[in-house]
Amino acid sequence: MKKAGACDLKTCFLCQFSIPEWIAAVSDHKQHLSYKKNEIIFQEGQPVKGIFFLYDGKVKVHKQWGTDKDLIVRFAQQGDILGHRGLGSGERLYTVSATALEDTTVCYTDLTFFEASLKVNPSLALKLMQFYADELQEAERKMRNLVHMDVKSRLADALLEIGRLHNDTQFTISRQDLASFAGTTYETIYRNLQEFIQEKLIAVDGKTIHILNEKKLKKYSG
Amino acid sequence: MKKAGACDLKTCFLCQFSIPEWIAAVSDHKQHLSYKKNEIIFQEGQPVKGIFFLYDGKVKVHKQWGTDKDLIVRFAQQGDILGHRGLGSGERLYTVSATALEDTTVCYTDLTFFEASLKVNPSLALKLMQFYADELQEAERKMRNLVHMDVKSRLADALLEIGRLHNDTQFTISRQDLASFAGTTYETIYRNLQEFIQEKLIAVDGKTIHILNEKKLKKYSG
DNA sequence: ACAAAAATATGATCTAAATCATGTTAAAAC
DNA sequence: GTTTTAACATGATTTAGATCATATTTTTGT
Repeated sequence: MKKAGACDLKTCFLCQFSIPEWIAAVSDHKQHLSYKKNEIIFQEGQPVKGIFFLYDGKVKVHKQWGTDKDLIVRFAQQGDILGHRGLGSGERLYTVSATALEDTTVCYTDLTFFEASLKVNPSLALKLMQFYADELQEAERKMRNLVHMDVKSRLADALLEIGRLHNDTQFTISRQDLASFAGTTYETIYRNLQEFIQEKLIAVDGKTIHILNEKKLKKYSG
Repeated sequence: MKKAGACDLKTCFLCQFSIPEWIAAVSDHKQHLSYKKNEIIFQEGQPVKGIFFLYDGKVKVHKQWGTDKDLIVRFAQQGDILGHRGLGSGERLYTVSATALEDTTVCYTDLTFFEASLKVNPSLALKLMQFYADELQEAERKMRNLVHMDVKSRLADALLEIGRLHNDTQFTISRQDLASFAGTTYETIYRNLQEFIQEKLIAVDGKTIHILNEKKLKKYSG
């Protein structure tokens, strides 16, 4: 992590939903930081010092299990907020880790200032609430999928979601991360990707996956 | 469902975090309703008309899958809010169902009034936000458990959580619901309960489960 | 540029847990 | 108060997907 130039005070969640009078305060308090690919932004269990807003790049938000197992709960990109799970009523510890998937710049504000911002800007709190509601819905949908759908369906769902995120039918992701996102192992992902390739629903070139038949993938995802 | 007497304007989430000046408006808009055991309060897919606050009784919040499969995402009890997942940015449809597990009374307010309440009472919005943050953390913890822990561990976790909820080492729940909560099938729950009984971690009397050895259950739950 | 570490590829094996099957009991509903 | 329906009990069978094993390729750190 290293400090980077100042931000435009327009792009991030915090600036977008704060009243104009507050922006000066934001400008004083926020820091622009940059992370290199694979750098850890924060880690599960660490005390929450602040909140991050993603300016550029892609980040995986994940929960670790032991040393070698992982579950990716979300991919974050431009405009997204990171670290907000720490705002619950319990201890102020990050409940997830965030790792840069590519070179990334974020804007950072300490927790105290962010909480003041929430009090000063009711519409910020309201927006954040809505964002939580969306994430909660999604998390519960995923829970149901984990319990009731087989791996192939979950992989189809994961591919479609990542495509939607990138706003493209083509994207790059490691098999390992795909496994962690679909809630399974590398080997199982490997085999199911083979099947999708055979069925011509996707094409694979190195780490780049092309979605060829969205309709059929949707059928798999239920 | 039938209408019941007026509420005390003190107990529920809405009254507790609204400014005193707003309580009169709340009194005008809220309705007290009662549901019998097994009655459906609202169902996944239906349009969200309003928000519920649980006064008395217990409710399961669940997502259905096909006709006979189910996943319980949460048990709600006195003071809890229901239906708030509908506040996300998407379509206003309930993303879960809520079913009374015993005779239950709730206080109900239509969505428009609740949204006005959020705007008028910033601390209500803040509290709700915090509540979402907690639920999101919990949902993601459960997701990780579903992926990385075996059924026995998840059952231990479920039993401990239900005990915590009831604030007792003894509670009543159907095996079916236990299965839906732990993300598995009735048969598997049955066998694992047998094992816990053999190991003297729990005792079972009909549908009542006694937790005998919380410490060891915690060890299982990781 | 090169060594060390990750990630990938792919087959063989194992196992936890789902499914199936069938009988019993308990709880709603008419 | 009896019929219908749902929940419980328990063994036998199947299977999806995890784990293991090993070789190759790609990244990344120095």
